[in-house]
Amino acid sequence: MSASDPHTTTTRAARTRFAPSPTGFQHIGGYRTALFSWLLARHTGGQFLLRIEDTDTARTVPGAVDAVIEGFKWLGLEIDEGPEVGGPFGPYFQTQRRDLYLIYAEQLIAGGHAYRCFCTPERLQRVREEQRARSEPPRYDRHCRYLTPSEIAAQLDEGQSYVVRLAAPTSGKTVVKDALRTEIVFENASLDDAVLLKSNGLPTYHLANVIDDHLMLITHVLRAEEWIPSAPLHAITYQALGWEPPIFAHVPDVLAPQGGKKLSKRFGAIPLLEYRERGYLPAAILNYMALLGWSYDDKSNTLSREQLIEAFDLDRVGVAPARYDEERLLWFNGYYIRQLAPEELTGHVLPFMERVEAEGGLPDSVARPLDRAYTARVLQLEQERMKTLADAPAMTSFFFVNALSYEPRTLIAKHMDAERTLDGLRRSHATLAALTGWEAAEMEARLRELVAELGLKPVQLFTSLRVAVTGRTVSPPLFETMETLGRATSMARIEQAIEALAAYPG
RNA sequence: GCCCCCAUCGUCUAGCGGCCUAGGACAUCGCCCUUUCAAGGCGGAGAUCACGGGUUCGAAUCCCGUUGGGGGUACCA
Repeated sequence: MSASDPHTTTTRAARTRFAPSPTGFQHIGGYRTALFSWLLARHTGGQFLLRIEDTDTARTVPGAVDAVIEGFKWLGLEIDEGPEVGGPFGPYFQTQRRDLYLIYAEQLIAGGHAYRCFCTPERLQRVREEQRARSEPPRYDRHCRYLTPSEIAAQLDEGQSYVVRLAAPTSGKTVVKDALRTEIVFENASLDDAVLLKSNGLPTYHLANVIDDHLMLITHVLRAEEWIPSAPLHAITYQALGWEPPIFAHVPDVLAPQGGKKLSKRFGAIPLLEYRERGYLPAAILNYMALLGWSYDDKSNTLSREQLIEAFDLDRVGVAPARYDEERLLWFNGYYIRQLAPEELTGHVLPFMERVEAEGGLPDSVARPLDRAYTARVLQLEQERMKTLADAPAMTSFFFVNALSYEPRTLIAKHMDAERTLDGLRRSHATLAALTGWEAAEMEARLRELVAELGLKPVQLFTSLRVAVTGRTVSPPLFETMETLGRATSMARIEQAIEALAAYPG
């Protein structure tokens, strides 16, 4: 072993990796596993790598790699080694490492740990069907495992294509160590001679994964629990190659909101980057994901990126599947929106406001670009009401449009009638018109005096004014709203309300 | 079918033999604050710790079984 072998050093720094196959988008489930890996690396002062497992060329989707990388960037999870940034153990695309796999496949064959299999797909299928008919577990019948050297030579001479299979032990037990649970014991008699190298010369996951994790000095393999059944195959391969296996941690699934099924592309999941479009903050996603299967203690709920790095520990990762809960994610998002400094808030929300109306932006009648200072004031009024950044346009449109559209009837508050409402609005208008300044506190003081004078409750008059000024029954605090809206607009809208209501009963 | 994993409030979870008449968070309900809605504060309801056996003076915590759920069973990952 070389001096740089992680197993011979005393460093505790973990080298972890996320190794997706570029066959589609990655969702919360995949990134949650990646986040755990990243946190482990950061917590221990190690490295986090991205490796693309593109050995199934038929299923490879163009653009998938870029999307994965973009997701990491958005979340703020730096990749130390990988496709875009490179690194000393590249290339980081498995299709570019095929010669490497060939070498080790030959080595395994030479050592008697693997063998060439010339069986046709048709024969394999027939064997499986027969096994199923006899209700035996379907697996390779090891036909080619015991071919004589001359038989093999003959097949090779004929130019028969072949795969390389693992010669799995047929008796005894294989123990898989998992950092999250007790040792998992497999009867070797139930193992299959899995394909290591396909007939096109590319490796399967079972071979590529073992070789790359070893060559890239990976110390901890965090992967989905769906890999547990094939883990003994990997353990055997490490042993056959004379390598020390990394520490495995099979993390639990993330379940879809409905039903007990795993969250997946076709069942409940959306691409991670879709959350960005929908107005989620990376901090919220990070915090939420971290708590899906991991916990710090019995109290902590909101944890920053730095706190997560500081606190993360494999020992506190659970084993039971966790269900994806949108409500909880929304709460985290609202929480992190509330934590934003005014300038950050504006910067985050502005793009959502300026999108075209059809994509959820402000009405197209509103001129872009928006006035940043004005928008900033508006957003501060709505900040604590937003669940997502995308909520902003609909919430604040009345601050930007010219004409309001509402039912005059809504101007009339509970226990009020049209006549008294009209009177209240006219008196309010006069009161406001007499003001020299236009500050919320001043308006509130004068209008409260008016409320007393009219013998009304605050809600009876303020509801009317709210609808008059915003067109809605729900809005930020009335006086701040009017102050932000400005004198001219506010007064004009109250005048319009008076007109509308005067014409209403008839 | 066979192999494997899992099992605490609706949800995410704390709990690693006595501190548990099971704690926190989301959601939910009520009250307070209050010009509406939020936010915030306070409080309530909500889990016979899946079930059945053990081990132990003592079990949500350890062991076995049952049931339920999930995963795997490809020249996909």
